[in-house]
Amino acid sequence: MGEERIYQILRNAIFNADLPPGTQLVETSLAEAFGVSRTPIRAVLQRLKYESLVQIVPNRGAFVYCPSPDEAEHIFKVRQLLEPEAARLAAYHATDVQLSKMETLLQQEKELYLQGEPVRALEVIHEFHLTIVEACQNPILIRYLQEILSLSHILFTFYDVSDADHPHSYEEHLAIFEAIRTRDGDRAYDIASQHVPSMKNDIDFSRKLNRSLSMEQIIIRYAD
Amino acid sequence: MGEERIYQILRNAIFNADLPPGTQLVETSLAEAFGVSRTPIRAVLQRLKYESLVQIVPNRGAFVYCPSPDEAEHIFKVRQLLEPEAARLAAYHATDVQLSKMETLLQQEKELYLQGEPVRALEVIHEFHLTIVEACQNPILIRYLQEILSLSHILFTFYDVSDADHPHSYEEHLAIFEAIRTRDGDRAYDIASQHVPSMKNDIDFSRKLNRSLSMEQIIIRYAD
DNA sequence: TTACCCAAGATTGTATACAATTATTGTACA
DNA sequence: TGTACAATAATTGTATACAATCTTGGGTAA
Repeated sequence: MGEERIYQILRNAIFNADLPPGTQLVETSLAEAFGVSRTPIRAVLQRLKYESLVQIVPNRGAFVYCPSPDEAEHIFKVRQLLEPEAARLAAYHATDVQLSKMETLLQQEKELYLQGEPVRALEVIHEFHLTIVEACQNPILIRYLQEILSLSHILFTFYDVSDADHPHSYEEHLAIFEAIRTRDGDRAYDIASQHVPSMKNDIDFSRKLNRSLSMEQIIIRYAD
Repeated sequence: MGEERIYQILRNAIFNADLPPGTQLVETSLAEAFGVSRTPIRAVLQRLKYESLVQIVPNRGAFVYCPSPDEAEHIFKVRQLLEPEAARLAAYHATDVQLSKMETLLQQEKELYLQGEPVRALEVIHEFHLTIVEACQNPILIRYLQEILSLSHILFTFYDVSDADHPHSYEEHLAIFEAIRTRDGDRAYDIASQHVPSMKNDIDFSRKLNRSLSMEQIIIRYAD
């Protein structure tokens, strides 16, 4: 198994909270589980560290990032600064392929919401935001927002969002998409700007969810 | 020599363009120069990669980051989004120690400018901006702006800034400091917002500077 | 009982050897 | 002369062994 693949598996596992925040990641155990030596594992952990998905304590080990409500505040503060501008730029630069991808994802979001599958809807919503970000054509802005979106998604999977106002959320996504499709950058900026606080309000920090999988289960689940 | 120290030496060398953009960093050469094995060198190179100071091409090697005018555009775009807000937050949260550090640095900037030492003035100005950023109390915002400030500084040392309007630049720094000192967040935001474009305009992309040092010289220079 | 210290276990940090990949150079052939 | 190809050199990627560091448990003395 190559380093890139190991990275993606661990990343997705953390991302979907199958490795719950706080879990220690021991190099030897990971190496054994993936059938490689510790060397590529260390490289992957470093990489995850610089994306804030794991925290590395010197001579202690690596732990899955565990965001506090305070850190959530910081994350959304930066998201508020960056994402509206990314939406504006997306309105100027989005390709037809990206626009149709957004449309498909919105359709899926609606269906999953109606089918009562909020967790899978969250993944689709993440993809939707990611597509907008990738359309902005600014590599640094993309990199920062990819990280911010990942951390936000961890918040959504770690804390409870079952009381979220899904219809309202969907309406906002649709409005952002319409603004981008009609190349109305200022409108995309404004709606995205409103959307950020409403996402933060959907999170109930008083309730944590706690699923957890073994490393073997994780490798099987994210094999594709 | 420890990994942390090696990291700082390489970082500063890239930072001050003593290792010119584009230079290949060969693991074995670095390991020999620092008197360690390739293992910690690889870790350092990964770390520098995630700060965008080096670019790693798989199976090819690591190269000092070489910013194009286009990338400069992207860097300053993001800087425009983040730094004014950091200045506002600094006005709310800066400690007395941080305020006096800013004041000292401004004094040094003025002296270096009058003594005709523009390169050393650039380093002091970087420290000044860094101090403001660190005062904003938002870890993620700090991390992003530290990277942005580093990349900006590389632009200043790589391209020519000898035609910059130093007195005007100093006045703007002073005005930002005064706004922060008097806890006027909105004013700090506004002046910082004006300051970003004027920094970009100081860069003459048509002229590149080209000093270069050997790895041995670099280790000696950054030994302290 | 509690505080302290020491030793054993667990885990990360580093060095080195070897494998895999890529670039380069030289050579043969059209 | 130019191009294709093969051999060689240079460099990164990986595995493994060993060193250093930190945590933890038990035992001893105050």
